[in-house]
Amino acid sequence: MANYALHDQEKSILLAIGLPVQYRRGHVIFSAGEAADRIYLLEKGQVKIYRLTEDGDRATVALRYPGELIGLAEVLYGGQRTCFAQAMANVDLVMFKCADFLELLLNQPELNLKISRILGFRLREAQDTIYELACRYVPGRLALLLLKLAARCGIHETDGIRLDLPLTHEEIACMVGSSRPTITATLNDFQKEGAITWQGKYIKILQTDRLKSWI
Amino acid sequence: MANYALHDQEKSILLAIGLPVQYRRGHVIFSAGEAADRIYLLEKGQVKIYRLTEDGDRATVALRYPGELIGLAEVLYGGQRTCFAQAMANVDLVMFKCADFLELLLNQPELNLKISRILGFRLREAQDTIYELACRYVPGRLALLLLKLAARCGIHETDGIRLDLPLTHEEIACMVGSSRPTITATLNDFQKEGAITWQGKYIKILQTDRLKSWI
DNA sequence: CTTTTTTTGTCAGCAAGAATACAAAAAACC
DNA sequence: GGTTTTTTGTATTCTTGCTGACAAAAAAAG
Repeated sequence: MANYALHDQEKSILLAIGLPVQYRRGHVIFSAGEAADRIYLLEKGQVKIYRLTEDGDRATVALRYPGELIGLAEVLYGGQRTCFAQAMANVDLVMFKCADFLELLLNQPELNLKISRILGFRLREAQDTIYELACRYVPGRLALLLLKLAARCGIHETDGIRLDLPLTHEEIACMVGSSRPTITATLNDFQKEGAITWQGKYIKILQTDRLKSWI
Repeated sequence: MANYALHDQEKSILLAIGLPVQYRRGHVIFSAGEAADRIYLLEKGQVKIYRLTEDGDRATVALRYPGELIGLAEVLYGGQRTCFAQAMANVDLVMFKCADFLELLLNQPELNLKISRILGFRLREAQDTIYELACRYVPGRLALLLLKLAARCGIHETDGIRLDLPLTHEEIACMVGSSRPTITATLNDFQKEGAITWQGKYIKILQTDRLKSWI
């Protein structure tokens, strides 16, 4: 099983000490500057982690999917949040106090090691992104994003893979370090080639190899 | 004390099971595709972690300093290396077998938690970099790099802070996602302003605030 | 159903910086 | 000390893609 999400068994240990909460798409779960005293287990929906400059520039630095912990790094490191977490869809979460979580880790070596593995995986993902931003053009980065999303939240249908999360072009631009008009144009290029299509905010990948040829 | 390097006490636990090795500047410690069966403690010098595309494009995704572990994420995650590690200066390392290291973690809850903290810190650093690549121009990214290097390997002298690692413009370009000629030009701009100077491959920061004004 | 807000399509102008090329300088090597 | 290799300085050309602006379309709100 995957190295990025918790098993049911691991989740059950956590669920015993947590409090369930629900939020709607767009809700900001935590903000930069706040104390990092809580940690969340995401049960349903997706959450984006982003940063802001003083002048309003925004970059999404990570996405979290069901089974993943949110706010992990800062709770371990201590101190303040450095980023924002926002619900990309309607989400179900379970909230824990930081202190309870850390105590649990000290008493559960296997869980502790799993947390290290998850962080290692996330670090690798982040380094992938750095490398893409440094070495690839926007169409390549966009194609890579869509393929990654397909792997993490794609629903296989007869004619392709439907991404099970709502996305605006503005949101996508923040994920690939581009501008909204460029994303609109590039998605339309992909569509003209028959690589993708969409209904509302939901993109469907029709031809994976066509998409890969843009990388 | 810092959350990114090991304490002497933590190091001594590791040193007992490791093998010392030395390499010269430029030596490639491990390469993408190799089995991730070893882990290193860096004792002296700096190491860069980078990725390569098939077409030779290169991006440095992280730097490691004395007291830090190298090859950590992949050892935890398992499988193959996804990146290259190369000595930026003459380095002293201590090498361990992956299996020994993992066993140690399971038996030392405090050390295990420390590893999680280190990874959390690295993840945050990587997300900083993503955000900089997405939102800042080359001069801003270069200024930020120099300031970060000053904090991690700067030697305070009467007229400024000397960076204690040799850097070519090509190397810097790979760290900030730019091209060599652009780095040469930007460094010269910084120097004309009196913000920095250099002797050979060693840069010295003369006026931190001048540099910050480029961010 | 109508109004308001958000999102998307599109275009023209412009700026950042990549690619390329070549000479000068510095460093490494013999 | 001389030769080779690496690194740096610099200019020119050319691309990518950002900015800003505005209309059309879609979605949300009333």
